[in-house]
Amino acid sequence: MGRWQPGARERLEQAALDLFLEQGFTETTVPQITARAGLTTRTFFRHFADKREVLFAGEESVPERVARLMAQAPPSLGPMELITEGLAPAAAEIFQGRSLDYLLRRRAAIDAEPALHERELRKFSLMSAALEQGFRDRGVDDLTAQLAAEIAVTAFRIAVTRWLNQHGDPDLPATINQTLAAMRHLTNTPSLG
Amino acid sequence: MGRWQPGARERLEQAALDLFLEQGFTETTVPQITARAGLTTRTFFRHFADKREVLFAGEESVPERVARLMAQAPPSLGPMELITEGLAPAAAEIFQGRSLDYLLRRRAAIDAEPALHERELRKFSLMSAALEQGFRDRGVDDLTAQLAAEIAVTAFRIAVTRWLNQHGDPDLPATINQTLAAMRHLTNTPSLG
DNA sequence: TCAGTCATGGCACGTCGTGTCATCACTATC
DNA sequence: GATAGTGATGACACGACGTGCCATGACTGA
Repeated sequence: MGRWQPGARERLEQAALDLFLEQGFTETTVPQITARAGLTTRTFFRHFADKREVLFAGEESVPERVARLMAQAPPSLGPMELITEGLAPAAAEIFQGRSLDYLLRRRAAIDAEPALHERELRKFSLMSAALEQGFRDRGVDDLTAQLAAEIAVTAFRIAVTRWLNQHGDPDLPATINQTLAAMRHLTNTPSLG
Repeated sequence: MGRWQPGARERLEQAALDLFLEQGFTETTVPQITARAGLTTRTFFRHFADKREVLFAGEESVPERVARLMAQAPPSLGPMELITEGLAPAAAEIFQGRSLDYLLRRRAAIDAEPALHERELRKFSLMSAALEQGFRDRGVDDLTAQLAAEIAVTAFRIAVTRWLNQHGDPDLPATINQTLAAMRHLTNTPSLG
């Protein structure tokens, strides 16, 4: 495990987020982060592929967890049923271990920097690809699989945004279900307006 | 207009796309691009904010065109009606002036490079933001506006992908309408599966 | 005690992107 | 036709990013 001072990775994440919020992402240099964490620049890039990744550590496993959850679901469920019944509980476990305060601070940093926003979009794109493959593995045709995956991720993304805007007040599963209900209402009402 | 040799911007775009396809985005340096275009490195960054932008020039105007089109639509149309009736014709004019061959080559370059894929996602995010604001300006509530905007962009994005995969065979408006129909079918069928 | 392993430090280097100033072609005005 | 202005380009220096390579030092196991 950790030799020297343990928790180097966590110290880097903490220092980076603090500095991003204090002076901005662009204005923060990697040497500044490593100095605050008591390490060197070379070590930073051994833990994170680039400066942005320090805010996205640990999220590489999400796609494979998505695939596992979908494989465990009853095969009788259609894609839309799977979304409406499985999305909320599955989403809840994604943020386990991260405090609401951390999530809010992290989101403030991301919102302030287009480069980080792009990385966030890539995360959702990877989630969508995993969902799409999961649907195909359940026998769903290509177009429907892609549509269902994109719809699920869109609902998830909007719900997380709303949930954080409300400081976590209605919990995430409830917010997701509200969002899905609003989406159903929007697409099912022949002439909304 | 253009002094010296006119069309510097176009020469840079052409040289960059060729080189990206020949040897990859990362392996292509800016001096290589400018050498082929007969210019210098400094000039490249006067035309494009960074190395990726050379493939996304001219798309900054899309959001404002979206806003203009939405403002011109009959106020009686609800958000979902506006999407199903207005998305296909509006989308057709976005690619005007670009040959199908160019679009296919450009997409091959983007698909091969995650950094370019991220930039592509940002483009759609900006389109969605413009649509969302347009819906709000028409009196739609925040959540519905966001949902409608994301759904429209998702349908547009999937349709464009399918359209290019089929080398433009059914034209883009037809592909969009097919995609929207599939989405309606997916979300409106109570138990699909 | 000794060898192996692994995170870290240190250094050099290529590329990206920017700030700054000089240059040169074209244009307008007198 | 001479002259000043405008705008795109060239040239140079520089800081930051990210990587390759090798050295070091602490911990583990025999």
